[in-house]
Amino acid sequence: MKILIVEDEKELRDTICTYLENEGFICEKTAHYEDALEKVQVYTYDLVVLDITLPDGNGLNLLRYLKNQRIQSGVLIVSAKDSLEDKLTGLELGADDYITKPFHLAELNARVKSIIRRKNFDGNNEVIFQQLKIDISNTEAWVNEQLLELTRKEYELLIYFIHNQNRVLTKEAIAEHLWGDHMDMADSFDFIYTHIKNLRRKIQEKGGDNYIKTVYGMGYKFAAS
Amino acid sequence: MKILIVEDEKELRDTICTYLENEGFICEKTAHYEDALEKVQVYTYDLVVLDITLPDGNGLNLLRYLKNQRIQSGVLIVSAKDSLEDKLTGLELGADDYITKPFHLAELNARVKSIIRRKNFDGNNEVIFQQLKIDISNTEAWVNEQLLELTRKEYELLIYFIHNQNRVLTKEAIAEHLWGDHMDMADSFDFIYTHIKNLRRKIQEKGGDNYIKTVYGMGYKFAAS
DNA sequence: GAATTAGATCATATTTTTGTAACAAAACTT
DNA sequence: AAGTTTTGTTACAAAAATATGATCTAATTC
Repeated sequence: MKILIVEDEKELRDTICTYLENEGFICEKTAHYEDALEKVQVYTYDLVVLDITLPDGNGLNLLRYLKNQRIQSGVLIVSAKDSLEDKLTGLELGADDYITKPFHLAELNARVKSIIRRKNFDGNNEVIFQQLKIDISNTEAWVNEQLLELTRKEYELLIYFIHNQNRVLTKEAIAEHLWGDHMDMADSFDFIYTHIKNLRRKIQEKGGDNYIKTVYGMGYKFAAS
Repeated sequence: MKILIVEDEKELRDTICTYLENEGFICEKTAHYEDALEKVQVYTYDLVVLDITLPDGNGLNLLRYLKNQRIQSGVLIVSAKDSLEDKLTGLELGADDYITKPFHLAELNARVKSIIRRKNFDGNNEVIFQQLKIDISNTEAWVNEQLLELTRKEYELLIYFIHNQNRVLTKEAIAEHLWGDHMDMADSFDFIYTHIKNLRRKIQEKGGDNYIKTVYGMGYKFAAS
């Protein structure tokens, strides 16, 4: 699960980031509206933690952009003002939840998890792709009615593929999505090779096809055989 | 993808170049305004990384030239000054993005990719030419609804042709565009012959026409039969 | 704190792409 | 038509990318 934190107060930004990373999320952060806008265009986030008052723009505009572009990320608005007006505007625009500063990290965490849970339950919590069935609310994957015992990285990799069927995903994009900016790319993609290999093996062990196609020189594409 | 780096500080220029080449781009670099002006007249770049302050001129003039000539290259402006004025001028003139020194290479990289993606997504990310369909965002080419399994060089060659329909491309220009200065030309064009042949074969295998016409003594022209 | 597991790293194999060279065919020249 | 140059074809070698299996480390569980 990948989260973008948009918050201009450095200390708060870093605290939130560290906290959520300890919870197992992959986080990226920025202080600027323009930067956030760029990031949501380029990458896919499961959730955006969004401060309204930013030095170079209004967070609500980012929310508008997300909704206009039909980008599926959840949005948790953070605001200093307890203005009822702002709150209403935010929720009307389609934010998933609203929290007022100051707040306890535990509460932020609870709301983040609640949004993600809600989004997953949203109507269909099962995704089916050929022989594969993914039960998102239980973070479980099945092949031919047999449970796959996937590790967290493997599961996230599979979800990322499922969400991007028939599209070529570069190794850079995959690394970015599963590990965030942190990892020093360029040096090696060994970790990707290894996880791809293990995921393929586990799927095929249960009689599944090899849905993960290698696109030489680019990356991988998840598609029916 | 071919990038021209216009930057007068040698160290920075070389660092950027090496970094982007590792990302798979073909790069050329220069420190001088006049030299850059010459290059954009002669060659086709997908992107120009452009420093504003150059020893023999202002980078913004190069930007003006590109826009006046309707040259399609993307432009990423690099500037030491964080002057709002410069930034506005640059963006008003039609630059795609702006980055202020000092910066992290990763950020430069993100912006470069973002520009290229935006340009490709621009309305239509599919290019159609007769029986050929090219899905630029997936770097895939199709003939009569059948996927062509092209290698990277073959794909780049095809894209170069598609972007220069009905124009005679000399072997020198092709070599220049696909391999940059690096390759020792003059000795032989065997590698071009080979790639042309393989690309023709793959297109024709799927029932496509031979769009790549040989222009004896000159090079090749991509055109309908 | 020992045992287990996930995840990263490394060395090594395998596969795919790319470049080269030698030769054949075709196109121009005279 | 013979000779010259350019282009096409093929097979192969070099290089690059990917896959695999083993090992190591850090985290988690018991």
